[in-house]
Amino acid sequence: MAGIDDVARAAGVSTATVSRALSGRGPVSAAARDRVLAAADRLGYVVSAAASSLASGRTRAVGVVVPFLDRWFFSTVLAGISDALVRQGYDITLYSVSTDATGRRRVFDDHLRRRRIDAVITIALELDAEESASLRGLGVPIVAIAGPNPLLTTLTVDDLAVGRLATTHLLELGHRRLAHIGADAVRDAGATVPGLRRRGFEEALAEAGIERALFEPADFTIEGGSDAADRALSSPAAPTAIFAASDEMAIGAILAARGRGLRVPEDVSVIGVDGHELGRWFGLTTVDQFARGQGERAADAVLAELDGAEPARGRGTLPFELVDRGSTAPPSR
Amino acid sequence: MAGIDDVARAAGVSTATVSRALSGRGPVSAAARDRVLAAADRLGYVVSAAASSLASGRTRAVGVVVPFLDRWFFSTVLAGISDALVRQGYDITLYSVSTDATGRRRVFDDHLRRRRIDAVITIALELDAEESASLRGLGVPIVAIAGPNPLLTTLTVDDLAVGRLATTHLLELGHRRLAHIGADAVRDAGATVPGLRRRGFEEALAEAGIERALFEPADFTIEGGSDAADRALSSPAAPTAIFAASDEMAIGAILAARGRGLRVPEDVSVIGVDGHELGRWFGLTTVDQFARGQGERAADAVLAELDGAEPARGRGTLPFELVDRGSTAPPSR
DNA sequence: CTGTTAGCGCATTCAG
DNA sequence: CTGAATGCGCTAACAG
Repeated sequence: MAGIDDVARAAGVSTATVSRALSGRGPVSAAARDRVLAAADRLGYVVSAAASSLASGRTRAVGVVVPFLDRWFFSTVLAGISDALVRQGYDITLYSVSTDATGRRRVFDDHLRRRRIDAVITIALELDAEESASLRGLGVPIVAIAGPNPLLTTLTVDDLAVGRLATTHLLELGHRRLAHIGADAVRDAGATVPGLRRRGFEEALAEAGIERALFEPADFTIEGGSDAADRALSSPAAPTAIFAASDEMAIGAILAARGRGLRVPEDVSVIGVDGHELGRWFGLTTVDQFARGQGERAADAVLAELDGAEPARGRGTLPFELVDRGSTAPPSR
Repeated sequence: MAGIDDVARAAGVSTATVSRALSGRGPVSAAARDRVLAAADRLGYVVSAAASSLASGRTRAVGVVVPFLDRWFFSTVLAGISDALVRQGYDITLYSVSTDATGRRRVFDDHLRRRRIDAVITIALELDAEESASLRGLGVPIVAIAGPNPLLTTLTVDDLAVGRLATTHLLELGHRRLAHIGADAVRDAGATVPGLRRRGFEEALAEAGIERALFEPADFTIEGGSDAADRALSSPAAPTAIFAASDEMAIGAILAARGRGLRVPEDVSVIGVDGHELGRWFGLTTVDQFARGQGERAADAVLAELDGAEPARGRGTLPFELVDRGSTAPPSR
């Protein structure tokens, strides 16, 4: 495999000039650059990541840390990140952190600390103080998508507002007996994404003077949503409307309702959050949060910081939007 | 950040011994190893990927090349790969190749050639001769999942048999007017995954003495499957059974059938391929191919090769299994 | 079993 | 604008 000195020889310049010409850093005459580029192309020369990184301190790679790979939201955000990063010649190094504590520590204490990446993007990760500190200790730009984290630069949807928007939509249709599927009151007590959506729900209800509502925790899967909706719908004071904190749970709720012989939205309204592509097929009304765009925004943000821009301190705000596809309507009871 | 010489000093040994103790390569006395491990732990030392890789030629990373990130099959296989690789301390570098020719070339000609990875796994990638050659030129183990490729070590389901299995299932139920949704006759003329499933369909029909069948190309999405099924079901000789080459298309077919007021399976049977988690909710009969397991198998295969095992020449075979969830039944017409 | 030595391939000084 | 020299941090011989 051709090395930088092969290129230097072929172009009749020194390795230093080859390096400058190929990286675009430092002055090179147009003539020299042309000869270098031609020689590099002819020889099929590609810079060695290890050597370049050892000498320069830069890696041209961004680490992306996710809790799940096989759920729609995460893979969609990841696709957005990938698009934006590849365009700029960056590689992606993927770190999937399970809930398993040991494996999780290994990612933060070992893998991420190998100096293999120039920046980190986290997706919907709930980090404890130690993990946040560990990330900061890397000394690279960090952008956290989804999940307000006081210790990091975040790029996040205002999930409190999302919860209020969805709930207000139901209230304006005239619903008074509502249920919320999502946050676990204990686990998500803090400012987690599920916790904020739940609080948005509660606040909107309080403002409307409604004191009672049903809460059913679920795990953000279709199955979890279905089970939770089943519990809610079998309660004595069954709700006329359900706000699920994700589209997958909302779809589960629709399926559960159908399974009980209830029509959506005539007998029960359902609204979700996400903008899952599947929602279209269920006529699901949702608060779209443009997952793919979130990934692109995050990638652009880290790239800007790598280009020397100031870190966007505090939190950047991501758009969201109510999309009415018909699964919500005025209550019939 | 602590370097290897800090650890060496703290442990009272040379850097060579630190390297040997930490990597497990080369002899080290138990006493020395213990002191090194303790010192490394205390100092929070983690080896620099670039320096280690430059000196050793190993990177402890595997490249994974995918055509899509945001489709169920790919993200599920990726999750399986990630699990298996992380357990062994390997990082994943992700390369998403679009259909865009320029971007695609960049991945093969630049990104993959930076010597950032010890091995490559490709998922359902249709490679032309040049791309295959480019991969082989990397000089690292390569495992291709899905997509028989005469030029590479592959790990693949026997998609011809999958096509025959699904089709035979329909024939045994008594269907005679069948439709297939999937391969494009021109694009997938070769030994592609869609092409093989289609040929399995054709062969099974031929053996049953059936000469005519409907073919509707589609793009492996729910929407594509729905449109294709719509076309098939509106043809003069509408089929009584549909074999879709993926579960997402099969779900689209079920939705299209429902949209036309047809019952599944009473009016039309539908069978898919994949084992998509969503299938359960549609009662979809399918040929499960255990996507997550495929990823794990592929990861294990490259790890074995990296451990010095002989490359499993030719093709490894992956399991598949008919799962009857009720969307197929004898024809009523 | 251990330490010494010599690079791995490139980016960056610093002179020129 | 260019080239020569230095070292990034670690691993792999080799000799002891």
